[in-house]
Amino acid sequence: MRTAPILTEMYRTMLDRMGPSGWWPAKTPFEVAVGAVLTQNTNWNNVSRALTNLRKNQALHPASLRALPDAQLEELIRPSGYYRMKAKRLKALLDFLEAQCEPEPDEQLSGLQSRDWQELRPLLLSVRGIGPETADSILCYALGSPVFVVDAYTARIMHRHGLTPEEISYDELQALFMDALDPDAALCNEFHALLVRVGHGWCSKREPRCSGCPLESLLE
DNA sequence: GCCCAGGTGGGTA
DNA sequence: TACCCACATGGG
Repeated sequence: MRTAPILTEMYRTMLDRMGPSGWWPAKTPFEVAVGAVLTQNTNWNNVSRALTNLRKNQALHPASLRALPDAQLEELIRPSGYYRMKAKRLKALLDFLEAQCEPEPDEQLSGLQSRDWQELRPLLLSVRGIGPETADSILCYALGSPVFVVDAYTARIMHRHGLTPEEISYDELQALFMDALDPDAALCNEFHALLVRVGHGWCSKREPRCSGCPLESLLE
């Protein structure tokens, strides 16, 4: 199946109907990385509460986040769910950043910005609690790498359009997009952002009909 | 009360 | 490899 023209059409349709997304919703690359961990299997509304708590406590910087006692970090991110686990994952992320950035990481993640994403990706994946979606979100949205992020919405939208089986691996789905699209960071960024907005608005599990979806006309 | 949400890792066969 | 499960809060 030649999916490249279909994906291009999906992208044009979403962009025309919805306009650019201006993603990721964060002030700094470090905040993107923190949000990427917090949003694992979690509604963004809950993540937003946790990020607000961290911001109020000046903790959205690598050094200040590191300085938080575990119990306090857990309490601040509690609204995002899985808070004990995510506190550990955030500390593991800090361990990684501190090891990779000399002399120390800043909120711009300056120490990573010049690195090749193909070199960084396996390093990120080796961090406990950072899987493919979290790693790719950091690469794409914090570091501006031409990496397409796959998520539950991507899989659901593609399946409902009959383009992929319901059960498909992360790597297979990602390859489908990255083989079809130009290796363009802005395109990867916007395409995934649009899919999440469509997923959030129309293509949910609760609404199996997708009525009113900008992509409705592309079905069949 | 039940289902769902922008995953990930550990255990078992 | 292929399942199954724990992790947890807030909204519909």
